[in-house]
Amino acid sequence: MKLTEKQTQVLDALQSAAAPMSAYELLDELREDGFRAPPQVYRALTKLTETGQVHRLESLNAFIACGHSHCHQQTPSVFLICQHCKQVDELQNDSLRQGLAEVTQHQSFTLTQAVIELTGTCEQCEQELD
Amino acid sequence: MKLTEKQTQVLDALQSAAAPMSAYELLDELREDGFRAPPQVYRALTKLTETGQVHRLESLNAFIACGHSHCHQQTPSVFLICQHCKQVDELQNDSLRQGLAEVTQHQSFTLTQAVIELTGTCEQCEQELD
DNA sequence: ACGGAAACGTTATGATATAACAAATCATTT
DNA sequence: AAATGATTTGTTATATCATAACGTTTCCGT
Repeated sequence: MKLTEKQTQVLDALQSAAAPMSAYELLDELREDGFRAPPQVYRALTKLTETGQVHRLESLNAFIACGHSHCHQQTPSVFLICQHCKQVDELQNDSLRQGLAEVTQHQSFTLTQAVIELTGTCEQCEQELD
Repeated sequence: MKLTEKQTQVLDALQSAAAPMSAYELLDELREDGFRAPPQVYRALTKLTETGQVHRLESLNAFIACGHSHCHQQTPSVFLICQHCKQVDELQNDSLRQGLAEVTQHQSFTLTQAVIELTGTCEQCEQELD
């Protein structure tokens, strides 16, 4: 799917970012590139999120570029969010996916969207806490 | 742990609610009981959330009373959120807990908080979609 | 070139959450 | 009971996050 100019700018900004960015952080960063108002950012984010190229982190109200070159969100991702360095690790795990399937099947629940966000301390930051 | 008057009022309101409530919905409902401003609600919610008597649903920006008479959040809960009837099912699942442990151990990640929120359609609403 | 769909620019506003500080209340020690 | 320190409360103001609405422009298949 082809991206528009604005969508590309937002995606690029997120891909260059070291940490998740809020919509307003994106807006500030992209002002020099012609962004003027929140809807411009939110519209791009909506599209990018729909296509799975960007993920929204619900527990941060922030956004990150997808860690997988082309994640069409077949399988829900797990996000490991470090409180200290703000880095986010996106991964997929079979036991977890299995557990999800078990829960939804047992409750006859039709899954639309899964949010799995784990907040804590990453290995490196844990070591530096000496 | 003993609750203050305000905390009790907020907890009662959430326990009587059929669905998750936002802080401002709580404020509106509790105005007749003397609540006047957002901080009064948020302060109570913070305490109740810390003690595990209330859970915050990140994907709804809303709050629910804990489903377990005394959930000291030893084990992270999974929330099944029905988009149609707004009902939320709070449960705990071993495979899922197992998957979490696997992920965090494998990444040497020290877990502080787990958010697991599944949005979709509950069994009853699925049936009524005929 | 035409016409419909999608994207864009802009203004305004809604919804969620917290900072800051003074006043009141509570619990404990004296 | 008075003194004291910690917690809770009341209040105002403001920060932060997100979308409605509407007119204009751009894109793209026919």
